[in-house]
Amino acid sequence: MDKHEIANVLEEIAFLLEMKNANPFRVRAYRNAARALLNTEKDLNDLIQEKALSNIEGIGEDLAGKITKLAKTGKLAFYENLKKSVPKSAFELREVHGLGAKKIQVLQKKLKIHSLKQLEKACKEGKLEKIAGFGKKTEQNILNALSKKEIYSQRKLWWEANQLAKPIVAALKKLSFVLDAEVAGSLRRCLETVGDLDFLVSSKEPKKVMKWFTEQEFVGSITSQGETKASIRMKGGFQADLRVVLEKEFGFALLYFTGSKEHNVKLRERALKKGWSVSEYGITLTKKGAPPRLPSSPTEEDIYKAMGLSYIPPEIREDQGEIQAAEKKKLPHLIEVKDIRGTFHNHTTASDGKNTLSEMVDAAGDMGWEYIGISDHSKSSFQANGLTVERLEKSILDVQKINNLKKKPYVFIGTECDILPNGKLDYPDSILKELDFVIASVHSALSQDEKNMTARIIKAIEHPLTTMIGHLTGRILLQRDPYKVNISKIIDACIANGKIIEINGHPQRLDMDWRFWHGASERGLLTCINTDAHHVEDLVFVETGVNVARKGWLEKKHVINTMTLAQIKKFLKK
DNA sequence: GCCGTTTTCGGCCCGACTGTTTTCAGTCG
Repeated sequence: MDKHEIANVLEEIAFLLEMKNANPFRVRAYRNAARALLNTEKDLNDLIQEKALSNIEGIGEDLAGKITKLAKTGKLAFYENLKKSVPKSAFELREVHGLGAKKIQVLQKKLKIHSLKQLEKACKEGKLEKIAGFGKKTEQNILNALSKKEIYSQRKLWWEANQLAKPIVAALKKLSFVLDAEVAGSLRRCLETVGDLDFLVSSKEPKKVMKWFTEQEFVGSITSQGETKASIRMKGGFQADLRVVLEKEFGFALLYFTGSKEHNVKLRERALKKGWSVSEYGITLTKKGAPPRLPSSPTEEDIYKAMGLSYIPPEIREDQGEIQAAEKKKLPHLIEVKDIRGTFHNHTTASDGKNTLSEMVDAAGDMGWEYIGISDHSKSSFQANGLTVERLEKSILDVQKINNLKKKPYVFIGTECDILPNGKLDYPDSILKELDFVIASVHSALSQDEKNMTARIIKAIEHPLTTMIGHLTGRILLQRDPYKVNISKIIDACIANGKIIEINGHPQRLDMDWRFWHGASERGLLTCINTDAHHVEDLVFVETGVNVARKGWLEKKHVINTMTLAQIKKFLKK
């Protein structure tokens, strides 16, 4: 089993233990371990070989053993037995919003409900309301959740969620009775996909804010509404939550609702040691001691400072060592969009782009870039109208003509060259030599096993004319899983050969994943933030690319397209 | 089940809302 499969098993065990009314902290330990496993950038097999699993925070001796067993054999007796002791239907029923372990147990035992169909029938027949702890409302809510289950389980790409949220925050800020408004949650942390929108508002008149929010055009239905909190489903089914707090609470609430949950837990544990109990409203003292020194309406920065930490940007609040780094004043100075001077992975109408070379170059100029790289597909990518050698030669001449005009931006000519199933590049060296750069990417035979895929890509990395690897895992977020590849080995090969792995900033890709970058950059890997633009409008995806870099703790020095034109020319030549 | 500058035992972040209760459990985030 691989990391993801094992994390799934650990998650399932956590739920099964809940179903057996196990100690909730034991349940949490399994969930923590699952997350810790997913978030480590280290290769699972390496961790097992070096017996280093239990060095990961949240994984102790016991779980290290269970994980090892799962990785090696794909089986775990403890898990199999647990599964046998809980009716299978629990997993199906759990998908219904509002049903947790306790309610599911009652449904299974008292009503013998073992499928969503049976659940729906029982609700319609009014059987649930006769049970203690259930009622008419519960029945209605379950029926509602059942009818919209498909839509409700949707996540959205960060970019799409951000497009939804931006106008709402702007509108909130304009309201006379709103003092401040921000979006929080995973959107603010720039996670690759987002499950809901979290809006936070400070106001002296929460009732007015709640009223405004629940009456907006975008509201499909109201899930819950109290004095200071409302949950709604937007038209289309996406969930949005709103919280209203006082001005003096805003910093605490923003910190809290931005998360991540794990980051918050660590912060609160840390505060407790000083005798401070932190909530989304402020700090209360739990024992005799010095109260924190804070202004009356503290910002997030003030709160971190009071805890002896430097300000931690939202993107890296993922419990990946940021609190320890903030304590030692060793946080990275994260890269920003304005540091980018050009990108390299861009397509034109020569292959499958929607805009011509000159349109793309002009658009890059409008972005304020000093340079742009053109990298149309290579000949084997038929589906993408890949260029034959002759057509690529023409592109080289076209670019020369533009550069001869001595206008900005400067144009680099390259290729997004297929890595063929045998690891060879899709063009002969004679034409690759003519180019300024070569992005090598996999577009075919995606189902190769990990060993072959890894060897295939490493072969491309070792090719002397390769500059960088494009969209390393080929994933399409929310659509297609990454192909199997040993990322750790790829990173090592790139470092050994002085090659780059791109950050593909296209909102659907965001590949290589942010979780690998902190470790990889410490080992010496560089990146290039690209947009994979097929249209002039795609160039803005440099923002999503920078999000990935920031989440991966990257600084300007780790990103080659922050170099000046003179520097990057020299770099590419080398 | 994990973890340790009070602890190898005994803690483990904290609160809103709902629906069912008549003071609170369950669920969610």
